[in-house]
Amino acid sequence: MTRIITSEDVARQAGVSTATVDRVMNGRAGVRPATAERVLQAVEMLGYVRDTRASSLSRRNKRKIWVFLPDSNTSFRAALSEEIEAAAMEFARSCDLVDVQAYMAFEPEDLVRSLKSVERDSCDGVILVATDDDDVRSSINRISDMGIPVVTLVSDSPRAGRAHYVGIDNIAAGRTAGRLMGRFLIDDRRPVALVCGSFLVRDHVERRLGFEQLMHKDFPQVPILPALEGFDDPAKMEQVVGALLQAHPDLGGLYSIGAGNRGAIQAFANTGRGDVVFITHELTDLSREAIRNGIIDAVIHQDPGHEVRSAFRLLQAELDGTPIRWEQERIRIEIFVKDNLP
Amino acid sequence: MTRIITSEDVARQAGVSTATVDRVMNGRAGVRPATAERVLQAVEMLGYVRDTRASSLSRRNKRKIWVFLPDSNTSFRAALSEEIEAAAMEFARSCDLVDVQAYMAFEPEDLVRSLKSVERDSCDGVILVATDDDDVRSSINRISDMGIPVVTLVSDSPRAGRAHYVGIDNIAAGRTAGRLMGRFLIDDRRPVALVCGSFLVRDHVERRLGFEQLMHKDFPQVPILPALEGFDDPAKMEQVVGALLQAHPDLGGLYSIGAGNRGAIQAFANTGRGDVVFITHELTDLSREAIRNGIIDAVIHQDPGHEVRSAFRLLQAELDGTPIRWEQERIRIEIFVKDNLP
DNA sequence: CTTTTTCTGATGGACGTCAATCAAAATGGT
DNA sequence: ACCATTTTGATTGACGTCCATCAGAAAAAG
Repeated sequence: MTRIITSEDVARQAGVSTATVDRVMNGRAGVRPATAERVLQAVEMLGYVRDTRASSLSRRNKRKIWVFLPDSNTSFRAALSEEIEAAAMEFARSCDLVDVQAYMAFEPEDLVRSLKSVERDSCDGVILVATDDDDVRSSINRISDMGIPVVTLVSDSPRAGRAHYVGIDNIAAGRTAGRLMGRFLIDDRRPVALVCGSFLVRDHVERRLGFEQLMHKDFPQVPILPALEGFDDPAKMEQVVGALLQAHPDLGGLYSIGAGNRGAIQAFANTGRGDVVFITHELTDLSREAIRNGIIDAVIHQDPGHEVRSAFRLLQAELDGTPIRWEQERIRIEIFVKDNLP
Repeated sequence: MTRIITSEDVARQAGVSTATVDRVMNGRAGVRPATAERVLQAVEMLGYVRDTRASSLSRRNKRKIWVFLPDSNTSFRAALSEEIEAAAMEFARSCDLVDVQAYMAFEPEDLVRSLKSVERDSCDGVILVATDDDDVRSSINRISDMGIPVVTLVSDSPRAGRAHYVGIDNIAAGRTAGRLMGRFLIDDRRPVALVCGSFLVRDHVERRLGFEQLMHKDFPQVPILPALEGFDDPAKMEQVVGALLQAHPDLGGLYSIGAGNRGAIQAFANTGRGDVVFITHELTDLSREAIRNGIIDAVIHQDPGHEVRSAFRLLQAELDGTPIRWEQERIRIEIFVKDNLP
């Protein structure tokens, strides 16, 4: 096959030494702009890609990655933690997972406070579950401006200067749930309810928006009940969903946007209402069991393992200046029914 | 963090030299079984994992990978080819994609003939789209027995001694299609049809089995029409599906198990029968378009990119003796509707 | 035209593994 | 105890990049 191009080839092509090529490739100081440009051109011309194996092998000190997660108590959050641990093993040769900090969910100030400790010399990259908040945004920008790449995970801070967002489009996820709801319903005169975790969390708002938009457009005859709040809490959920089932004996479907579904499942089990189309988010041991025995009809899922690995890869690519394989990094909105459970 | 363990540590622990450790790790001759055992124990005890970066960097000659694909003319097959090319780039540093050979689809003898050329010194690993056939099986066994790992892709030869199968469970895929069909149907007295590529291809048989099983069990009132054959050919498909639509004005749904859906879509477009629930396999430009404008209601998909990368990774893991991250390699049965298209 | 500062080249030692060599030691058979 | 045969140790040079050092060259400043 074609010979592999090394930094030596680039040096020869650019008429400089390998030391200079290295300085340019790693953005180290002491190279005149004109010379750097020549090197970059040679890279371009020869199609040089630096060998990440050799690179990470020779690199003196490992990348220090900081991770910030909300302290919520959901299965999905637990799965995230596990996957981060697994990824830390997988990337152990090139990265040091310095710190996985838990910040108080729903309290941006706490995240902001945590992010304050991020400094250039103790941190090479940040992964965080963000919120769409002005203060969080400026914290991210501060870190980004120091030249530390930031990747948002699961939940974005869209207008911040993060390098990438790894997660699903929540409006599309809501629409997907709506589509399934509309088509799974057996009687389109029976009303449909939806329960958020919170009306203030961006992700939930987006999912709700997508769901309601789609229902109004494609299944306009189906009555949509006013949205409820379950605060991602099983006890609260059981209460809210229990009351809902009682108040609406003709309920046709329920879309649960957030967490705490243990409570919702319990409420269904208590009343034995198997005819209600129940759609939730995130596949967990619990929702898997509920889907098996017919309580849940479909789960909209995002793969936390994929997301975490993707976040690490993107961070690495950013730090290495390596091209990104987008096909591999796109997080899918997965649909699970009883029969395609992994 | 914890210090990284090198082959030197293992050598010290086992009381041998690094040369011997290397011989053991790479299965080279010239080590007494007792000594090899000591080394393996040291590896176990210290939890040594060989650094694949350094390993593949230092390896003198790249792995020679052979790939065998059917010569079918479907979009999915084209996607596979593309992804193989992409993967060849991605793994170029450690693998040489020696040859992508096309064998005549539906003709096992031709595949067997091609596989004959696989020899120890010109090949380190094989990826192939297999068929469940006695001769193919023994060909695979012959290669396996030479110590060359074989990975089957998309379609398996289950009883052969292949190292891994990368693909979906087609029975489950059929069940999934059945579930969606049953729930999407608006009137369960209208009959449902299914069209295979061929009654003889194992994958199609399995999907059909899963579909029919589930329909009989969970939607027993829905009449199932006798299965049809479309030979993965657009022209034939258009004819078959056209005739079907004409013969059954009350048709409720169609499950297309194989390829050639261009023809089926055309037939639907010709008759303007938007009320028929149409479920197909594999997301392509065509099916994406058809799902957008409402002809197709759901697509059961397997990600060819994921599959190909997975095949390469598994082959490498096999050759490196490296542990496999199963969570990452599991191929999902994906469901796409209008709203969660990637 | 010096002096200072900023760039650049040359070099060499990592990183962890592979693979080849040659010599030394252990083993087995007689 | 001898020789032939395995098995092992010690050493060495890749692989491609990083990074530090030092000396020398070019550019900027005086």
